Amino acid sequence: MEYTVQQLAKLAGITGRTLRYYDEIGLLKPARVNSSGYRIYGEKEIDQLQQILFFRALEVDLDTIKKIMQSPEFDMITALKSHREELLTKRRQIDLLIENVEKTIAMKGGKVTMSNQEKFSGFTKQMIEENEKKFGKEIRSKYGNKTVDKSNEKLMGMTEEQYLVAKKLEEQVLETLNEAFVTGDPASEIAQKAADLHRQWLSFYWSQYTKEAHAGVAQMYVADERFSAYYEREHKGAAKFLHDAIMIYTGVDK
Amino acid sequence: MEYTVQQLAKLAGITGRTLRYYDEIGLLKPARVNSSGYRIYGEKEIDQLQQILFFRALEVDLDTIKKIMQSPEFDMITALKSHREELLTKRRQIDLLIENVEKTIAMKGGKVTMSNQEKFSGFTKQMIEENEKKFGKEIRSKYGNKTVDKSNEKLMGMTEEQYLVAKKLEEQVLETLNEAFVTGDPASEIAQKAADLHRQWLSFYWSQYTKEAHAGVAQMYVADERFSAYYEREHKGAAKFLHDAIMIYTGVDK
DNA sequence: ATTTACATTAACGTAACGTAAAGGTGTAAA
DNA sequence: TTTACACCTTTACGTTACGTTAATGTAAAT
Repeated sequence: MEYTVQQLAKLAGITGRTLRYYDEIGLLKPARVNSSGYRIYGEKEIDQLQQILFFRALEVDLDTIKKIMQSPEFDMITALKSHREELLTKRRQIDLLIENVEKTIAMKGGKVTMSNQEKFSGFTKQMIEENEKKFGKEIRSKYGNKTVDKSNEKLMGMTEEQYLVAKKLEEQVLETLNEAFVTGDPASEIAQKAADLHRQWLSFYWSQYTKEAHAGVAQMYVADERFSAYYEREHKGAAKFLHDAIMIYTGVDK
Repeated sequence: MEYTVQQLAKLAGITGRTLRYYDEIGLLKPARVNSSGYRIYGEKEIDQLQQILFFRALEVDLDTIKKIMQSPEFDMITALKSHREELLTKRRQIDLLIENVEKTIAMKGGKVTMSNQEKFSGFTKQMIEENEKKFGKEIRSKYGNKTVDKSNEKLMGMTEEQYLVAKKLEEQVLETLNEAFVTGDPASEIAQKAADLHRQWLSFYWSQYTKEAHAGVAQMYVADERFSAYYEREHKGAAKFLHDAIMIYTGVDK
């Protein structure tokens, strides 16, 4: 049995364009070309196409498929295994994305019914995320990927116990901050203690502490009202105060 | 503080090209352009860029980001929700892809020029695979994806040492089975020990042990001659014997 | 004979940049 | 002051796997 482009296309559930493209890139050539220039495919080509579509379904790129098809068993297994790794990585990424999207939805949507606690915890993760964006690359090049990954693992995989400790620290930051605020001096000992507690707390979410990043977070506290609101429940201006204290603490001016 | 393209790019961990592109498509315009045509960005642009990168990390396409940024709260939630749906669909697809890739790996693994050892290891994978097919779905819903992934990772990512231990267990299963076979009683202590060793061995490949799965494997030993052949090298009927022992061991009747 | 359905090649469009190429600008060292 | 060198600019083609016209030829059905 012989097939023309459309026939084979219909058979395989693809378009004619795809077949012409595969011909063009030398992935699947027709058995012959008739006198009118029509591409004619035979049984052998059907089998090949099936193989191609199989790999394509696995999201293997056409170039790789070509190589695989041209020399079968040419380390197909290794190729598939690494492809599998890619897929697993991809899924982990998607899992993270879903988590983040849901987090964002929750923050945007459930404005009312969320406790400040929960809100902040959500913000924290977002904050870490954005910090990662800002400083991630630097740190990656400085300390290697492992450090950063570990940090992310830490963030995402905190145990219940760790989480409780972090929450405790969070409270202490707030307490100390409020206590320090009344002194009015961000360089005061108690204010610096607040900054230090804040560093400890941050380190819980971010294993690779840097002054710059810490200062960056502080910047966000004044810039972003979602954060400032959290710190200013007791005293208006507390977020700015914490910011100033952290700036002194880190010694980062700018 | 003002930044030129490279400076901001470095800060944000992207390339200058990206910033120029964002300018080109009107996603992020510089604060101003100096007399030499240099793009100059300010603090406000940094914040905007952070927002952009946040959405980009969520794999939202730039066009959508643009719309979101241009009219904040423009049904951001709905947009995010549908984006979440997309992600979920994508994950399901990837799950299927992974499943198929693994199936293919397993099938290709048990092919031609392999030693018996290697063959068996190939069969093992296929077996695990088929188990996964049979019980995977249940387990996924019961224990979530993470458990199953861990199991697969375990299977594919065993260390050399682990592999040796597994091989040792494999031998012991065979030894004990042969020893038990002569008693003729699959309920005997030694036969049950064989079943237990088999469970241990299986657990090496499958971190989430369940009686049902174990029984399923046993079923395969009698149904599939590739497996039975392995166990019956010494005694004919040994595969059936192991099957019976495992059935008693697991308490799964049927 | 005409319509319909199919075939062909050529060529532009897609998304989000990467990567030259060709040339201007800023600044620090020789 | 010259020179080196890093950085800036715009222009424009390359990337993937086709989709989508466009312009035109061919086979089959009415």
